Amino acid sequence: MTKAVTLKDIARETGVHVSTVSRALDPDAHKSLTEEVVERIRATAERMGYRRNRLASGLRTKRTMTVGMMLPDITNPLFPPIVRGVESVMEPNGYASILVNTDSDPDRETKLVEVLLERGVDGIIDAAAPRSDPRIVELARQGVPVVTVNRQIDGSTIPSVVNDDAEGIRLALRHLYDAGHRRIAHIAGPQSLSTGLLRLRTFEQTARDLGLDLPREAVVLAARFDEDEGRRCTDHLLRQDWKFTAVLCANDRLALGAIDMLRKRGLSCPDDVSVTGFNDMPFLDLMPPGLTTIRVQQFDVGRLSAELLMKMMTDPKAPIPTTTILPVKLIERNSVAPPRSS
Amino acid sequence: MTKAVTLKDIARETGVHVSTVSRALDPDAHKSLTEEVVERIRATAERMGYRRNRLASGLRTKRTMTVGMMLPDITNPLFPPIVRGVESVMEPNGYASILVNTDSDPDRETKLVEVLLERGVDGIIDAAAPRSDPRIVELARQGVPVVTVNRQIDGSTIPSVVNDDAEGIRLALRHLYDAGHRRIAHIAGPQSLSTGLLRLRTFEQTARDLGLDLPREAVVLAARFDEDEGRRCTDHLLRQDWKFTAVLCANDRLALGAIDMLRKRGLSCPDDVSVTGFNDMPFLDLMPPGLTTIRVQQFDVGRLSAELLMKMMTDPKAPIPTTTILPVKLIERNSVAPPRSS
DNA sequence: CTAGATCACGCAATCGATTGCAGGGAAGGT
DNA sequence: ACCTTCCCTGCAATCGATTGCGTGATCTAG
Repeated sequence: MTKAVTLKDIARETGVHVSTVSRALDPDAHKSLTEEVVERIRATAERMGYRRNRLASGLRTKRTMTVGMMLPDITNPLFPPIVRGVESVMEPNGYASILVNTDSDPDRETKLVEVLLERGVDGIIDAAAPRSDPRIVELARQGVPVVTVNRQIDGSTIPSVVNDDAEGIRLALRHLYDAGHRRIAHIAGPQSLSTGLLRLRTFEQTARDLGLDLPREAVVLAARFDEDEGRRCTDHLLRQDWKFTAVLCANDRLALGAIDMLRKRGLSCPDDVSVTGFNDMPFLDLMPPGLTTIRVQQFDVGRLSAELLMKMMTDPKAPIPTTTILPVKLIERNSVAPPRSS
Repeated sequence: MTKAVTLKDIARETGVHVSTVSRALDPDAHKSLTEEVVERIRATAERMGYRRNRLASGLRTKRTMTVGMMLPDITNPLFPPIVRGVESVMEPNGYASILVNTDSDPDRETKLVEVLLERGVDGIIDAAAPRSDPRIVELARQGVPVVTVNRQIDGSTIPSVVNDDAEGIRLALRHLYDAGHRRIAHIAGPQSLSTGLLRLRTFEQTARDLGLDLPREAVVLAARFDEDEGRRCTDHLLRQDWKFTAVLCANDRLALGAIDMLRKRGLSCPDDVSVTGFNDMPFLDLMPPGLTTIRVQQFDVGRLSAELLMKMMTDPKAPIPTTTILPVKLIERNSVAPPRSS
């Protein structure tokens, strides 16, 4: 491997001191140099194929121009758009991102945070935070810029960018109500996540507001936001005495599992049971019957969280909003129909 | 932000020299120290919350324990499994990955390679390489460990891990043939990518082998591997005089677009036209009619490429296979049926 | 009992870039 | 002509960890 060109090489070549070269190549500092010297240095740097060593500069300046991004699992279609949203801000500003997948495992999370800190990331975008996450809270307390995405940590003041989960649930539930449904079940997400909790709370509150008198059995808690749990919970609902005409699912993947289980049990969506999801994940529009769901703006969630993080990293005392909420939208497809018996 | 604990701090605390601390904390070097000293140092390091500064150690050792990963676009469902496959090898070995999206734009690619090199990545996994990519070839020539994934660069000896594209196309085409189809169209992928080219070549060769006498119009070239192009190419095919009973698509997204366009034109898949895809991307099984496709092992492709890269990074003169080909499998669903008129 | 070997650890240079401080020279003022 | 004031650039320390080399101490053997 040909050894890299360093400032020293350029200094030798141009006959100036290495510090002068450093200044010439730093847009903020080269105003204190002669235009002619700057130009000469820039030219030879270019000619010699100089590439700044960010390890060395980071060691000196304590800034690596690198951020960490924590996700539960990049194979979950919900997250790639967030990643691109973050990148859309970071990359033009010269930042690169180290990506890690926690698999929602606290031990992995601990280890991966360490991986990021060892590499001196300037900040962390955390899309994998559970409601209780002392590690991250402590990190933020120590002054590491952190923004949580999609989720919030209980009782912390870590800035977060989230979707309007409450409004989304209200839209979905009212939509089902307006279609004539009164016996509506809810497959709730993991209560260890702020999204799971808030969506359930809002479901219950909205049901009361609508005057629905739902029994305890109307709600099933999923252990994870995935198809398997959607299937399991649906199966559970179907085995109960209480009959329902619609299921409001806490996210799309639960909904896909629900529809699948309904089909397996010989029931049709939407003819027998209406189903709604949450997130409007990519490619969802391609799969019949077409899931009625709540569209969230994942790219923008990523973008905004990156903008916040940028502010925090560059100006530690800039005022940062604690919570940024993005609007959601009801997307009507064909998984909702009037109840059969109405 | 509390300042980080350094070797010097531990040295002061334990009363030994900083170099001794360094050795005590290095599993490879602490055999030359007293067991007692090592233990004492380890303990205080632990107690003081020491965290190695990878910038400093990387500056000295020229190894950052970080690799770069180049993708066209992480929102393409094909890539997240590769990322996880790579991570499954890298993370246990102490490596972190910097992820970049090229959007298949050569300028972006150039810039992003620079981003990676500035940060001193120890190697690069390139899942975004076009057939002609002088930059990457030059990099590899200079001794940077590089592995291409899914794709190969023309005439280069850069190690690559790919799927058995040729076999996949043969399986798909024979499957259509066996179902009775003789008038089979092909929506080919971009010819600037090794996958697009190889799949087309194999389609043509296999068609000849089967004795199919397909006209030129049977093949349409897509500019990108996406739904829009699938729709456009299908529309193009439908407007021609030559009639077909099946379309073999170079990947799933083209196939999804094809099916969508058929529907828009009042044709049904598979009743009027059979369609096959390639890749078997995630969630595909959930969307009716169920796309018959070729399953590739993306996670394993990622895993194997990471293992190769690991070898290249740790032992520069280890023998590395130039090409590693993973087997593929035909997945039959419901997008293929006998031709209507047969 | 001593010479040579072995062992455990310290010393100091080094990686490449940044930056506060200082100094030399030119320009300007009187 | 001399002094002040900038202006431009050089000097050297610094960031934190690694590592070849050296040294004093302990040990072994003759």
